[in-house]
Formats: sequence, structure tokens, C-alpha cells
Amino acid sequence: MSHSIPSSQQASKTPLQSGDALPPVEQHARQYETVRNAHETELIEDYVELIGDLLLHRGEARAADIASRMAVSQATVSKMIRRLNELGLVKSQPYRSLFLTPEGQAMANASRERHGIVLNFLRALGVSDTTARIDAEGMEHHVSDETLAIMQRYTDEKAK
Amino acid sequence: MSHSIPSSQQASKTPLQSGDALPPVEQHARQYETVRNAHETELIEDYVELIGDLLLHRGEARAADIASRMAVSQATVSKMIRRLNELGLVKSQPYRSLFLTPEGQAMANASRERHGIVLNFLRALGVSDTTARIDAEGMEHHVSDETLAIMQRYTDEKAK
DNA sequence: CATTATTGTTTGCCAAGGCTAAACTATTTG
DNA sequence: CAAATAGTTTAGCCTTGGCAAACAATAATG
Repeated sequence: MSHSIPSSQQASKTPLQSGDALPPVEQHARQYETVRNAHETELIEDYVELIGDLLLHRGEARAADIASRMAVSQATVSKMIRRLNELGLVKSQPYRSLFLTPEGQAMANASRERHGIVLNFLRALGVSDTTARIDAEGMEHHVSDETLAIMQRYTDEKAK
Repeated sequence: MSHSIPSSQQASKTPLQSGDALPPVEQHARQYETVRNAHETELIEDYVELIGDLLLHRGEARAADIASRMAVSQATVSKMIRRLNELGLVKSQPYRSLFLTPEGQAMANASRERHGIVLNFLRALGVSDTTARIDAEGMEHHVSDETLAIMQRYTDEKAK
């Protein structure tokens, strides 16, 4: 360290306790780890959820539809489908439209439910529909069960 | 399979309340794009925010601290710092501790503020502190200004 | 002040998730 | 039923963000 910081990095106790001090290292680390982990599954869940929705609302899920709804190239979708296959989430034969395995179906259901809870919560809060949809899409993967339950309760309260 | 889907995606002018049919393709695509874009800046913001916090609470930001708080290797931090440098967000000399450029400082401030709003909102909602911290960390990058304002208002209401 | 410990950097590797271009398959239609 | 069109997959490339291990600089200590 070039400049004279009092007592370097030690100070094992956090001296300052302002509004929001830094959390202890391990806790802080766990927060970031949780986020990183969420990111790994996020995309997978988005694909599976979308496939589920397409199957539900359209009767079939085709690569081209996924591509245009995700705003992604078909090549990307194709590659992703292979991954989903390997993960045992979808069942597909080349050049045919796809289906979810029971595991995939379960994931799609869970995702859809979470998504719905977050979306309706935002609407209940007073967020405009368009914004609520966008925010929900991003937020849904980062909302814990605890928070989800509270959101659900809030929405129900508001509704009645 | 032929499947004669009436390809009209039924431009629902007023999106359904609860049933939640598929949104029109372009809107759907925009949602995913927004999320993808958020992901690109997310990590950057997290690093910058953390560096800002370390500078604020500790007087300096060292690679080792960042690494342990992010639960990431020092190599990763080092690489990231180079990127932040290129992006003009931090100023650093090799083997010295780092500083934020004005731009970086602005980003850190904005991040911290957003983070705080989301965190306090979750607490006001009744979410436990530990969970609130984790969720806030993940959610903060996906909350629009519109929603943020509403969260702020809600928290203020609750507080008084 | 020489040595050791700590911290920071570089190098080389990997996987994920994008892309385009080109090849291949299926479906529709003339 | 063959040709055209639409849809899918493959190949090859790029960027990010991880890692471990080797190396370099700085700080701490005997």
C-alpha cells in the first residue's frame, strides 16, 4: 500500500457501523455465490418455461418460435435444445418439434408459477403492465421462496 | 405434423389480467432482450459497487478483498480489473490499490442507491434480513426505474 | 537487509451462450 | 412428383467469466 492507511487491512472488527456497513466476508461471499448460481440455471429455466408455454398455448414448440420470442438466432436455439436434451429436460427428435420430459414439465410449471406470482405482485404494487412484465422476467430467478410467499400474500390481500 | 395454427398472435391490445396468454412476439422478445442486456452490465456493476463500498468503508480496495468477498479467485479479479480499466471505470497501477474514476464513482453511487432501495423495500415488506440481502443482490439489476420509484414510495409510507 | 509471506499478475485452459454461413430435412405447391 | 420454400442443424468463430499454476512485486520479520 502506498499511502498510509491506519492499521492496514487488519482491523478484524468492523469499526464503522454506518447505515449499511459491509456484511461479514462469508455472508457477503454467499450472496454473490447465490446470484452466480442463479445465473447458471436462469437461462435454462427461461427456455424450459417458454417451451412449456408454447406447448400449452400453441400445442407445439418449434425452434423458430422459440428463436423469435427469445430474439435469438435459430442456431442458438438448436444448440440450447441439445443442452436441454442432455440435461433430460426435453425430448426431441431431429427436425421434429419438441416435448418436455416430466422433469422439464415440473420445471416449467414451477417457473410459470413463480413468474406469475412476481408479475401479479408487481401489478398489485401499481407497476404498469409493460414494465411489470419486463421486471418480472428478470426478477423471477432471484426471488427466494420466503419473499415469494410474502409477495403472494400481498397480492391476495390487495385483490380482495 | 402440419398443425394449422392460425398464425395470428392475436395482438392483445390490453394484456389479459391473469390467464396470461403469450404476449405478442415483439414484446416477448423485448423482455428477453432487456434481461440479456442487464446481464451484461450486472457483473460490472457488482464489481464497481463493491469497490466503491470498500473504498468507502475501508479506505482502500484491494484485489484480495474483492476476491474473498466475491468468492472468486484473484486471477478472476485481476482480469476483471483490467476490463474495468479499459471501460474507464477504475484507475489502477499494477500492484497498487485501486480507485474509481468519476464515471466509476457515479456508477457505484447509482448501484448503491438502487441496492439500498430494493433492500429496504424487501425489509419493509417483511422479508428477513438475511434473505432480503440475498434477494436484493440478485434483483437490483432487474428493477426498472418505474418499479424502483414505487418501491421507494412504499418503503417511505411504511416507515412513517 | 535478506528472507519469507502475502498479494497481484500473467498465462493457458475451459464452458456457456451468442453469431453467421452453409448444409441438410421436411413440407408445400406447381 | 419434383422443385421451391421453410425450418433445423452443424461448423466454426467470438466474448465472458470462471479456474489453477507459475511468476513478479511488495510487505513483514528475524
